[in-house]
Amino acid sequence: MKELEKTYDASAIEDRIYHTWEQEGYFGARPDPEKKPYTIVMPPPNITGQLHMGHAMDETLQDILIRYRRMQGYEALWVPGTDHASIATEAKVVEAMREEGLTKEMLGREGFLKRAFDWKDKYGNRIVSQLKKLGSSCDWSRERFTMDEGCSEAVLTVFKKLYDEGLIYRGNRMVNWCPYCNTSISDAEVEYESKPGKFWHLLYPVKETGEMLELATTRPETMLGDTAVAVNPEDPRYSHLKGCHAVLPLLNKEIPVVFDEHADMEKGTGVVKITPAHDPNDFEVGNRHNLPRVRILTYDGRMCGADDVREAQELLESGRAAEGEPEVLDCGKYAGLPALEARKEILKDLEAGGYLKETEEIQHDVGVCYRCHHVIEPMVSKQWFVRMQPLAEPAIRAVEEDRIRFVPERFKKTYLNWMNNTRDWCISRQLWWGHRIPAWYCEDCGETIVEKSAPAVCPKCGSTHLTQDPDTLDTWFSSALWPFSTLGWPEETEDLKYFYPTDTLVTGYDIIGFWVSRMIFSGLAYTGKEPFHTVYIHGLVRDSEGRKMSKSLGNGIDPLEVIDRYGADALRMSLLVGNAPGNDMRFYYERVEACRNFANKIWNAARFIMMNLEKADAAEVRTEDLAIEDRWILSRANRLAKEVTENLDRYELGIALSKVYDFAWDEFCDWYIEMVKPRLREEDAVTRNAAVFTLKKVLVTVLKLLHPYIPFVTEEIFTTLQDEEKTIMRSAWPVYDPALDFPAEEDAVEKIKDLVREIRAVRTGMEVPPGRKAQVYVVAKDEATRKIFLRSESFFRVLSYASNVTVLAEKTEEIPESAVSCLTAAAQAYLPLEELLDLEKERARLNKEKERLLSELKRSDGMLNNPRFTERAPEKKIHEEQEKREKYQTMLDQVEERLKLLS
RNA sequence: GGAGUCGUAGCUCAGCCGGGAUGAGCGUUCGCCUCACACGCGAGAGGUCAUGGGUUCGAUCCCCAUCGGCUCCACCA
Repeated sequence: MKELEKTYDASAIEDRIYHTWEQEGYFGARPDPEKKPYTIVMPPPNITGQLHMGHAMDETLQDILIRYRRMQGYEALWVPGTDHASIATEAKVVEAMREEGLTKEMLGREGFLKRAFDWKDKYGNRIVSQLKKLGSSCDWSRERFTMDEGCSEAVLTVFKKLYDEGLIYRGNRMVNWCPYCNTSISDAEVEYESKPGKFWHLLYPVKETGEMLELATTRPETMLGDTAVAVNPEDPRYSHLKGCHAVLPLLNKEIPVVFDEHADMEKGTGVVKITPAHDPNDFEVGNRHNLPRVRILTYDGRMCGADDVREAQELLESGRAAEGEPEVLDCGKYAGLPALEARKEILKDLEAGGYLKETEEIQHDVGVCYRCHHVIEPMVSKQWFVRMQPLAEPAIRAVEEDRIRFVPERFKKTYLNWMNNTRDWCISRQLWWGHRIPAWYCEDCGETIVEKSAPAVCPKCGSTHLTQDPDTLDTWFSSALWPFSTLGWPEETEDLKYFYPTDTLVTGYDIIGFWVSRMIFSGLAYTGKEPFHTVYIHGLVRDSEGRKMSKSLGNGIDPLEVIDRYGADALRMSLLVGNAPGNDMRFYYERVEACRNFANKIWNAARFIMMNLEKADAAEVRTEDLAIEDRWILSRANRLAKEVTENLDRYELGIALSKVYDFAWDEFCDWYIEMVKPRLREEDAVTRNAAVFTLKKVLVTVLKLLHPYIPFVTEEIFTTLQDEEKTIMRSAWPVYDPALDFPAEEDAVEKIKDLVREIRAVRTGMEVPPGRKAQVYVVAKDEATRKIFLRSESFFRVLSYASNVTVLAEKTEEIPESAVSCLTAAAQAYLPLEELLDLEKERARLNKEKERLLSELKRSDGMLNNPRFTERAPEKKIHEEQEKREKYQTMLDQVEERLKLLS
């Protein structure tokens, strides 16, 4: 038997244990018809990412669920992997290249991709090794990557399928364009920053009436692309303008006045310029009124010129232009200028022409790219879209009908809210890093061909001049397939049949819309099944001030540093205690410390038990040899196992943990171990055996219940303690055993604990030095109670600091009048400590107790005497209240009797 | 503008979907190095459960309103 160190040192054992687990293949899972599967797919961390607290929490929750089910005998599979994170990774790689003076264009597509893959190999491994430090028990042999062969095959299959079904289309839409990254980004990737800006009030003359229409804009350069001005149809100020036209300054072009809801009567003058090609709202207005779209900006943010017009013309002639292609305007003298510089020039010219009325300073929110923080230009551009409505419908029903359940339930609303408002999903990105869109265009006839691999000739005209679409797919497109692409889909693999649908998805509430919803509709659409039945949502980890941890604030805490200092167990545990599912949690080192202390407590309890193991043969003990306290703790542990299992099944991980925590520290260590200490020194082998047997059995139960949460310490203790089983992580989860249910003993020990606590409190109150032992007289009218105290004498004496214990039926002459009294409902104790007895103090204490009891009785009587309570409340509640009342009355009688004696 | 969420002990949070707030950790006070553990042991102090109504025999819990904090979505000419 190994000896344990006095203080638990996590850093000394964690790496070794993890290594053993991996080596022994304990994390692996294979289809096994004898067992039920339990599957979780890990939300793939970005390859560019470092492990942060959010991951730590996410991974810990999954590991707990997996370890729990594995011990329960499920074939538990946790599939790990990483995400290529298209825009984030591409941005980082580009940045690294820039330091070497290189650009994407210089390297070419192939050269760039090679660099990106190198990056992936380097940093993808970093996050994997960090996950291992946490103790994650994933099946690493199945590690996947969103751009690996299998996942890519899944992506191509889905793209083709959706295209063939008409659910993917290409069209001109308003997108958020980042001129710096040179790509469209999704709405979610736009951040808003409050910046000082200007509101320019422009004047447009009306051709028919000659009046001047005043309107305001923050982007005056877009006026070149205006194709209408709009007023609200309800607005009396402008009703006379029906059928009129405004004359666009500088261009001297007539544009119609349209009547549209979009114009807000309350805002400004109620007149809005409409630039369908460069504003999302104007785009909609343009659609409603059939306005032309005039594009004035190039995709890298400059004013269009003659070249751009020619290019657009060629595109149109090639037949490859999609529907709704905007016209391009040659901006003449402004052509080629960056938008901001053109703005200056245009303002100058407007002012010169008398079209600029005033300039107003304002503070407004500007959309910027979440990567590079450059201002976003809304642009009409040709993109690929997924038609959402037919896909969303079944996904909404699956959740409404509870085939997929959210934990906590309130996130169902978040999900439905998102799904019910979803618009068509723009899936193309002008990036190189990602899944390239499997569409080819025929140079000759303009045909679009979607195939999983490059077609040799155009099926329409036979031409070999085919070019592939240069764009790649939105990262979430591949993430959406993750639950089944990782299991082999579209192949009908054994894994897929056995492990899919998966069981639980664990993730943060921040990506319900981007990810969870897309997995759900994808699973339903492509596999015909819900990809999981439960979505367990957790909150964010914040700093101690409640702020989001972020790089820019510099308030992030590195989980690896915490692991180094306190151990992975302490970190894992601290991310769970005292937190309800779905709620954000603040990170405190104090909490980690408390968890570390708990691990140490368990460690020392085990150490104590091991020190006594040799004193007895604990192999098997007859039930009748078990002492009252043995039965009590076994019964408690037994019920604990039952409750914890129920809590875990309901995903109440925090509650389950706090139950084991309280049991282990309070009941097991502070009470049971203390109770049993005298017996370990007993001559009698039977009682020693029973004690050691119980100690070990309860310890093992506690270790097993704790293992999912704190895998390392529990494994180290378990393997040191057990000789037959090799690992706790594949040992059997404790199950409720009716033979270990001892309600009478539980009740009895509670009575003893009550009196012990009372004696201790009285002694402390009287300032009796801990070393001063005293004779204790226990008085109990009830014979059964007397028996309990007699049978428990060995530990009752020690716990109550007694030199000797005498159990009596009545308070007899034997007990000195001056003895200090300790009163509980079941029994009373008297401590003859003459020299210490302070009559005043004793009376004061008793009077305070009397008052408390009287108020309790008043409350109880108030309820019981209320006929509406006794008539309407459930039988059980009434009975409980009656029992309470009786208890208070008994105690009050004792207190009063005692007070009478003292007066 | 739409939705959600929180307001309980000095701090951070639990509170089993109506029944005494003996709630937890940290902090704090007093006493203890009691032969597993000072990362510990024993005993305390500390709360009008944000405010105002309502439903109910009974509300920290359900409903409505108000105040204050946070989040997501939409919008920001």
